[in-house]
Amino acid sequence: MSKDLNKNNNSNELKRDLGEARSLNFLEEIIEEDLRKGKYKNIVTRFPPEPNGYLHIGHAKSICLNFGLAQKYNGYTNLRFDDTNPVTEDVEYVDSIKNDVKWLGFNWANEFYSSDYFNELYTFAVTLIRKGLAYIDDSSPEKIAAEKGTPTEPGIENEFRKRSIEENLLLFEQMKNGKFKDGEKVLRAKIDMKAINMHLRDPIMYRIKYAHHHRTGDTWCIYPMYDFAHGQSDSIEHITHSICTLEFVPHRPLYDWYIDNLEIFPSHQYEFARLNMTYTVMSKRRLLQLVNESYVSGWDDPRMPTISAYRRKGYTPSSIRTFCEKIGVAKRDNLIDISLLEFCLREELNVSAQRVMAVLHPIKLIIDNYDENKTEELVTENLPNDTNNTRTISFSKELWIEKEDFLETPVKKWFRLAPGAMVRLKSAYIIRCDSFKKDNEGTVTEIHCTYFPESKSGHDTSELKVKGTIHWLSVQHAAQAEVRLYDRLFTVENPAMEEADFKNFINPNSLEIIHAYIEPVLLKAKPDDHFQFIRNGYFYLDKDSKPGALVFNRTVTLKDSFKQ
RNA sequence: UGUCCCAUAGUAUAAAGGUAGUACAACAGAUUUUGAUUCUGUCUGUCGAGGUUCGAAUCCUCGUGGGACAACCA
Repeated sequence: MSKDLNKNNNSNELKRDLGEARSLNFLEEIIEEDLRKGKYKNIVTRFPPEPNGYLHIGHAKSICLNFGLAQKYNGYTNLRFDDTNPVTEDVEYVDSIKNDVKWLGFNWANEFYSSDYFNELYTFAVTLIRKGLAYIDDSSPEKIAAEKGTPTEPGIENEFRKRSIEENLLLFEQMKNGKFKDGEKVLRAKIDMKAINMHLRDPIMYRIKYAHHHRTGDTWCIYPMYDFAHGQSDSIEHITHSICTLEFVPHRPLYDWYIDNLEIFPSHQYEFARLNMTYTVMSKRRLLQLVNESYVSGWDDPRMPTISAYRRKGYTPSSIRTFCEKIGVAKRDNLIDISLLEFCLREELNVSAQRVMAVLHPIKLIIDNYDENKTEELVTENLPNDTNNTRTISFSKELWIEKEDFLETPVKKWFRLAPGAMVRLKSAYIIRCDSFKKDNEGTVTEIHCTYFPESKSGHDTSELKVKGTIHWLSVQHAAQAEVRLYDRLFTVENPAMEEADFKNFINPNSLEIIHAYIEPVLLKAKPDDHFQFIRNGYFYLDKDSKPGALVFNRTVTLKDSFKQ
């Protein structure tokens, strides 16, 4: 019997090992299948943002997916700007997108633009006209929309659909040459006005727009629509796996229709569920509103879910990559708990961020039995338990401590300071609170303590035991800085899903700006340094810092399991 | 009153017809000169009803629920 058990255990373990080794997401399964069947020798993916806004954490998921898949399967990834609508696009966005992708740690094989293919796309359109598969429609947008029908009623064909190939060819050329006004004509694919899929009811391929394009300038006055540009651009680049979000599922038959009828390289589209995260919004429209209506200071306001905001706030690229890895990829709508992102960050910073002391909300503590002319240089670690990596901090009679570390009448399980209570000052001495002073309004202004010289950190012979350790700064030695404490931007988990306007749920306390006391060593902080302000959280120098006027952003708080 | 996509703990994500697992969250305890970290443990799950099968989270049917689709946006 025990023999059987062993046998079972072994085979089960083996099975589990195998199972885990080949636990693939649905895209990896598709790719491995394609590779195994020899459909492709190498895979090629692309990340195709429209340069009309800043990248956010949802794009990071797509970036990690596209670049990650290509890396895993020895392929490569193109960065392609999907710039077919000149009125919304700008080089400012191109630059920020490139910067963000690089910062995340990915290198693209080629930098391409849909606008690179305008000539080729024009030729494709002519090909379809010649095949009798496209026509010029003179109708107004309203008429076209009306003739399109609804999801439950078929559309109807109009008179322009019967135009001859010759006339279509001529009119299309005239469209290109600027003979018509904005919106006067469009080129449409001739597919099926009764198709159940609305996207197949003679979709528009080209429209007239007299707009300056950030790359092609005024060369063109006709621009291809997304559906007529995207698949063909994929095809031109020999993209094997064109990965996009779920809202493009109904576009796939059209994607395939263009490729089939043009008889070009058969790229294939696959869709995954976009990232949603708690306590934020992810749509470009809403983010734009937050910026335009000054709910935040800009696209890189650290409360935004943009890549540039996370960078500014002090997130590391690897923490974001780890996050994207952990959330997985599937086809169901999801709402990821933001605490997973914070976990990924803390996990990393915990082992790397130098510890320093900073007092955010100061109150003065006076050690009555300490010589007022004395200063001691005390040794403290830069990282916990790393005794070889230390610095010194100055200790003297008057100190700053956090207001929150003193309670006149302590609650139960209170480990910190209170009248008669003892705590350790981190890396220094154990003290006992003897008295305190209040102002006229009853606010505590000064705390008086006694210290125990024999309890000195590292040389403690006092045999005193305390439950609490608090951080502190010497009044005469402390430096100062502005500190920005960020909290979540919204008060509800999914603001976009609320009945009311999402802006009704903005957290009024999402930013607290304070002037804090900091350890003098922080005056030498460099822009890339991550610090843990002991017991307060992780902090990072803001770009607003100037010599002598530093600004620190709180990247994330520490976990806090103390419930008051 | 259409078509398509989707449905596994609170949140995500595995299990390719054969043990429902992992992470985060939450909770409890131990350790701790950060109420951090670390360690240990607890909690909770296959949307429903039928069917196929020795056996169903997995395959089929019908429901139910959620999402997408009617821009000269992407």
